[in-house]
Amino acid sequence: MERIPTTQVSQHIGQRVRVQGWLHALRKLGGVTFVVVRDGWGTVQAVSEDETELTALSETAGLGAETVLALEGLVVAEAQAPGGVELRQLAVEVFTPVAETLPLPLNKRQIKASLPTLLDHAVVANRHPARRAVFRLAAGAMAGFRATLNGRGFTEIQTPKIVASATESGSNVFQLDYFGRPAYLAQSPQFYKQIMVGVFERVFEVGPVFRAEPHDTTRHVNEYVSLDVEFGFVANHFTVMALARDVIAGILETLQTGYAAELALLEARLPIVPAAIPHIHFAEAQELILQRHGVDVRGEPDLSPQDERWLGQWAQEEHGSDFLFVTGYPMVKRPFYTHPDPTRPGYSNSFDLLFRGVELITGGQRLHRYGEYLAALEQAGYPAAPFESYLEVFRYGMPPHGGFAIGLERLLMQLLDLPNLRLATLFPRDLNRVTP
RNA sequence: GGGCCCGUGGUGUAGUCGGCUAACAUACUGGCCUGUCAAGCCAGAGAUCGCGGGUUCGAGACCCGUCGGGCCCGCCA
Repeated sequence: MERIPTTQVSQHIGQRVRVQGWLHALRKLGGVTFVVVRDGWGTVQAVSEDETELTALSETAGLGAETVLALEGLVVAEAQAPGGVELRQLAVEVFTPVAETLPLPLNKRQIKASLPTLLDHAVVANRHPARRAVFRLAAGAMAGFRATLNGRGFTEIQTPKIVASATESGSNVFQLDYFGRPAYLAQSPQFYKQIMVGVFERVFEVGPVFRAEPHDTTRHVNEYVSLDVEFGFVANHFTVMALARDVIAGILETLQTGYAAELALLEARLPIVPAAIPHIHFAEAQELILQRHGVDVRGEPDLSPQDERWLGQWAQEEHGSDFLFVTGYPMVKRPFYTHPDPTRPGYSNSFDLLFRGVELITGGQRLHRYGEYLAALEQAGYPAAPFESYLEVFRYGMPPHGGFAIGLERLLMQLLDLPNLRLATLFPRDLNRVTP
């Protein structure tokens, strides 16, 4: 008999079906036994009042949770069953018996384990329905990202993660031994996505980025997924912000329509994306912090995490928005390719998008003329040589362009109100963790 | 890198003015139970309290060292 997913069992009432999966829970109540099977999509309950049906589960001593099996049975509508259906008149076939005690329980509503324990055993902990839902939503966010941009004439690209030049901004990079020469793990697809604007005009990429910063916080890891966008013929960073708004809205819409079960399981508070997300200039934001909180951060070149939380509060109270664009970050804190604000010296045509008080997106308008790049590199004190092929593209005509990058795990962390970014990462890589 | 904090059965915790035969929950094993769905009830097994040294009649607890981890800050397209 052909196997069906557990999520389709309810469409087969009155028929015998075969499901395959893991023994999620086995509840013996004396005369009646409940078997819950979990497969890659969901769970289904089976019930038996006849022990001989379940001999395959009892004949091997100590057969326990996570045993891999096939279960055939008659689909019956039953109001008392979770999901309204259950399997009866069972036949069990065991593929992979499991007798060992799990390192942490998977069949409770929530995993009760410390973060290190959870991550140490991520290979099994990620099977838990609540953990799994997080990563299904990650897939949904990537799908929504792609769908939104594909619908607007963008082309998906994959750029190299092994790169030759180390420095893009001040961020540290991981060095590799590349056949005896130094090479580096890409800290961003920035250069390549800009270059590809010359080819496709509108490009995006979903891929890993590597940061060798020894930071140790709840919202940083050393490898994460960056949802990158870059496109040509922008007026300024506001063109970029408008697209960023639509991309976020597209992602959330995809989650809402296609991932309702996961959102419900995790009790996600879906934000509403305003037609126009409120924005505030960096300098005004600092004034606002002084007025509202009496802390004078004027003159600081960047916003602190506390500043961002305050601004997030303000956006919520003043605009009823979970999102806030902060625009015009000082040039000194932005990478050399950032386009300056032509009307406000020292400030840039860049932005961050704060989501519930945490930086979610960084973006802006880039320089697009060769001469500007030479001047910017000199200003930043970088030699031009390592950037030679990057610079080449600007000698042969690049349009005004810009783009942004969304941190996938940041999006999930804020959307799901997770206390640590690592909980939105399948197998986190941080200061002291490279396994599993 | 700076500051603060934590290491106790598989897991999560209690025990911290030194008196422990190390407690509770959950997972696990066995028994009972005909509608469970975080099942329930009963019983059982499971911890030389991160490691090393010291103080003491006596250390899970106090002191020193060490290893591991967490949080905040910093650093960070």
